[in-house]
Amino acid sequence: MNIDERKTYFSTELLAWYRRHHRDLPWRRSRNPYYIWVSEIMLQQTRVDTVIPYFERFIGRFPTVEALALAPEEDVLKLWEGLGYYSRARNLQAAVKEVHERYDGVVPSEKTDISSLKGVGPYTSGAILSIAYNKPEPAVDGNVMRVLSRYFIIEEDIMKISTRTLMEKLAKELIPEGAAGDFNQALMELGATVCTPRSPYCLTCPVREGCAGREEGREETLPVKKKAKPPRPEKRLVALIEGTGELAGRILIRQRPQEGLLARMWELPHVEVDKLPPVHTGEDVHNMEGSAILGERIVLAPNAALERLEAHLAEEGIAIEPQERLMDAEHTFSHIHWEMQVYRCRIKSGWSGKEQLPQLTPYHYRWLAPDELPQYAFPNVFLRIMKQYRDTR
DNA sequence: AAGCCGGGGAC
DNA sequence: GTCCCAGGCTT
Repeated sequence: MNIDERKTYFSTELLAWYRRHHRDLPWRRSRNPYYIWVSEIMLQQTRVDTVIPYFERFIGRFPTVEALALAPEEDVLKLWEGLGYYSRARNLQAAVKEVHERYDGVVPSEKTDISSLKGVGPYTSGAILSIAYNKPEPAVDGNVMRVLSRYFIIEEDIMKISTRTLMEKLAKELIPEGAAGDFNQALMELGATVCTPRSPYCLTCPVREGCAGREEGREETLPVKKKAKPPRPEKRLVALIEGTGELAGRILIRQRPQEGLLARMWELPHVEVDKLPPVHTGEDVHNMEGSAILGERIVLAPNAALERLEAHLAEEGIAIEPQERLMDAEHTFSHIHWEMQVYRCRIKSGWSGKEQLPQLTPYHYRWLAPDELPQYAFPNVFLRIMKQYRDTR
C-alpha cells in the first residue's frame, strides 16, 4: 500500500466505522455549540464515564450561554468540584461571558474569534469548529496523536509542540469532504476505545489492514513520549478545628487565594513542614522521647513541626493547639505529592473563635456548619478527610 | 522549552 | 501499589 492509498483507506474505513459504532453520549444528541464546548473542556482532563454525570448536572443548571454567563462563580466551581483543573471552569465562564456580551450569545464559528476565547487552544477550537459547525479543522488531542503515530509510524516525541503541529497538518489532510465532525470524533473514539495506550485491540480495529505500526509490530512502543518528571513531595500538617459553645458542630475552613494551586477552593487549614512528626500510636507513646502521659491526656513531645502548624495559625489570628493525630491522607497532583497528617486541634483559652475571622491573609476563614457543605467547593482530598472525621467521631 | 494546573482508571 | 492518561496557560 502506498502512502496515498494508506491515507484514503484510513479516512474511508474510520468514518464508516464511526457511523456504525459510535457511542451514544449526552453531548452528541445535538449539535448545540455550547454543549459541545462544555463537553470538550470537561473531556480535556477526564474520561468520558466520569464526565457524563458532571455534564448532565452542569447543563441542567446552566442550559444556555446566558445562564452560565450570569451565574455566580461559586455555583460554577461547586458543579466542577471533583473534576480538577479548576481554572478551566473559571476560564470557561469568562469566555462564555465574552460570547454573551460580544457575540450576542452565539458561539463564534470563525477560527480567529473562537481561538481568542479564554481556555480555547488549538485542540478545543478545532473540536468545536468541526463538531458543531462541520468545518474542516483538525482536532488533535492525545488520542489522535497516538492513533496517527502508530498508523503512519511517526517517531517524533509527542510532547513536543512541533510534533503536534505536524500531526495537525496530517489530520487536516485526512478529513473526508463534508465529514469533519464525524471524522474527528472517529479519530478520538478509535484512540479511546480500540487504539488504547496499552494493549490496543488491533484485532477489532477498522483500519488495521493499513496500519504501518501494526505491520511492523510496533503498536505497543508507539507513540514516543518523553517521561514526565515525578511529582515533588511536600509534607503537610492539617488542622481539624471544631468550634465550641455557639460554634459547636462547626469546622474551621478557609478559602484559598485567587490564583495558583486550587485557586478559590475551600480547604481545611494546613501548612507545609520540613519533616512530619513521628508516628505515635497507643502503647509506644510511653517510649517516645520527651513524651509523658499525665492521667488520660497525652502531652506531646516538643515538636518543631506541630509548633509550626500552631504558629502558622497564630499568625492568622487563630489560637489553637494541635492535639491527637486523627489520620493520614495523601494527594497527588501532576507536579506535587502531598503527604498529610491531620491533627485535631484544641481552641486555646482566651480565644472563642467568635472573634472576627481573618478574611485577607490571603486566606478567608469561615466556620462551616455540616448542612452548609453543599455551598462550598472543596478539593477531593479535604472532602475525604472531613467525611472520615464525621464517620469516626 | 519547561513548569504550572487535579483526579481517576487499568492492571 | 504502580503504572498510565494531557490541553492550555505562564514564564
